Amino acid sequence: MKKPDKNITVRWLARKANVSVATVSRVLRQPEAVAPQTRERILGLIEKHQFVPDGRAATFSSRRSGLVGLIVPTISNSIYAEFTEAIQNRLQEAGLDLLIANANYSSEIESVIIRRLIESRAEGVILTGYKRDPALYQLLRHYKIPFVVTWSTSPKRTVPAISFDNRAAATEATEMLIKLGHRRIGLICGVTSINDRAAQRLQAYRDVLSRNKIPFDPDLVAERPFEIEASNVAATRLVSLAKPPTALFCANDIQALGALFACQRLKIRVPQDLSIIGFDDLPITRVVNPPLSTVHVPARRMGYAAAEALINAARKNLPVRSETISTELIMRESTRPIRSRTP
Amino acid sequence: MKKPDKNITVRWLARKANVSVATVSRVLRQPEAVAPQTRERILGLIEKHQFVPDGRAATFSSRRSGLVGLIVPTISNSIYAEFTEAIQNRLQEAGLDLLIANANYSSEIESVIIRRLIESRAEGVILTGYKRDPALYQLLRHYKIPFVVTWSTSPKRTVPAISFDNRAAATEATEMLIKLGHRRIGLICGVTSINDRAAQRLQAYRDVLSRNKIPFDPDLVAERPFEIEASNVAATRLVSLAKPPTALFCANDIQALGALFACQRLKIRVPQDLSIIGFDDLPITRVVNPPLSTVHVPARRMGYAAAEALINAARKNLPVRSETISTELIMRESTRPIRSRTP
DNA sequence: TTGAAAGCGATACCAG
DNA sequence: CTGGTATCGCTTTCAA
Repeated sequence: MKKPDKNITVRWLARKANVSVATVSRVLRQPEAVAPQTRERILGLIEKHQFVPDGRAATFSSRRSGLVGLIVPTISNSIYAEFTEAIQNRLQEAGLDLLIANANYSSEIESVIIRRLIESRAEGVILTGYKRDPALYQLLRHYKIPFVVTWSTSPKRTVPAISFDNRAAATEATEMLIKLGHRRIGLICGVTSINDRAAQRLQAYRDVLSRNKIPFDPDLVAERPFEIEASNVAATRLVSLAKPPTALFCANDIQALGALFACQRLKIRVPQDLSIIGFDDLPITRVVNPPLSTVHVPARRMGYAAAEALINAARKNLPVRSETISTELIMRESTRPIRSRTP
Repeated sequence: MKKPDKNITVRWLARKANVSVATVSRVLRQPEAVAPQTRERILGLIEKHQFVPDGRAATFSSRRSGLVGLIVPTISNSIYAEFTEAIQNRLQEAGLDLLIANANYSSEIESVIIRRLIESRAEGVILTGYKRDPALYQLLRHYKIPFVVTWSTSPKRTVPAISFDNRAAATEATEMLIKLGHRRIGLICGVTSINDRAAQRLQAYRDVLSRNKIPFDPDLVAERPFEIEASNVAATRLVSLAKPPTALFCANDIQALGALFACQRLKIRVPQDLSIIGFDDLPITRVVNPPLSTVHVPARRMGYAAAEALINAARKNLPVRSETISTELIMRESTRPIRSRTP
């Protein structure tokens, strides 16, 4: 049965232009391989009928999806925006599309997303954090989809990671606080059970304390989701303790801001009464008062490098290699030595 | 030629299980239509070989991509994160996937994205802002892809918009400032040439001034990109004017924060010396000091409604209808009557 | 409940 | 430079 389907397709155009589908396909993919005259004629038709080829059919028959998937745990933290942007820029140069997916800190959602990415035969996947069901890594490998972990180093060579070192960075920050004379140091971080970056930073904090013979006090630690209000509340509790901390390490800037604002409300002076160090180096940390000391995270470089690695894997079949990118502790005005505490 | 291809496909599985490809496809799509025994056998094979069907082929032959595209102008403003989340949640219930794309305030990028969405035969598209090349709307219509404009109302019935009214909201905020006795009112907003929401808010501001016989002073207006540092600089200039404003309307909260921090740095008291009203009602506005008066934008409801409309369009073939969602001016502590200006 | 076969829309190889 | 055609992997009638 010949249904005179109205759908515009290469076949339809070919008939209309009195050429073969192959020729139409060519003007789409390699126009220079078609005689100018025929090319123009077909281009005219395409223009006239607003023809947009079916990408699914195209990618399907060419065996390349041209797609790279990125899974972030949240899109509301703008540090991931910078990261994403860098990836997108690099990918675009290589003619690859980026599919941004938000796992919302849920491993269930994440595995659904990974499955979807495999279904769409992505040519690469960028993951956030290392900790997840190993079966997922295996699935990716099984489908020969290059992947790379970011925002966390990886203990296994089979799982390449392009990232900075959370432990090293958090260690540096905590040690700085100790170097400034603080012994009673609070910590606010993400929920470690669903966030291995937070867990690593917490671990680093504990290790530094222990190395400095400072007993670990669970009262000084708050694991909170990344809403600024949650850390605001947590910080309020911390500074209202009978023996409040003299310094606070916040494993990300949003939480550091929440803490800072809590102090302002309670008339606790930062840094005179409490030193605060954040993590991420968001633009806002530079303009808030006082400007926040923080750990600069190389989100852009990390994104760029991850994209680069996947491009090489997808196009040149190169293996993805782990890479560690350095962070930098940036001391601004929210920290000071404990000795000068009294004004 | 029979290439013993290693790719796992329904055909391969069918052979392996001694059934037809149709049956394998059925256990994938409607398992209940297959005899339990055969079903289990095939499910076993699928499990064993980690089979993930090729989604492109699937969507391609079933003529439904199951995809809805969302184009936001930036992902670094977390107001879009809330919006996106709401969309995602609603879509998920309907079994549709969301493809998030970042146009980065560029109309060129946006049209490329729209083209890509058409190529992938998205079943719906959610756009941000109304102003764009009409040809794009036409293209979408031509491919019978339902779409909806958000974050801006639409003057045309052919372009449905599910949004709040930027003018009305900005009018309310500006009028409130006037009601508080302010006559010298500054404005910081986005770059109106690439952001029609900002343009509408600026226009509302001008209209209110004019209605109140307050001359428009270009020196009091700053159009800036959404980086907090840019508004920080702009606000610094505004408040350093020979005749500084007594109130400032910021067309979004990020810029309001930039302004607030500028004031703090310059020891200009908010609200005693300067009243500030923001726009968006980000969570941070509730914890900053002073808590920021702002216009609450119904990002979640808007996202939910937009998703809903597209679902109905895609699945039930219902036309997308325009809808206006109300905003709410929330007065907190960054504003006060001008009369009580002197402490 | 199952199977055979006809697409879906483009690509790409191989001739001519 | 152009055309014919097999193919990609799955879904979907239509019969059996």
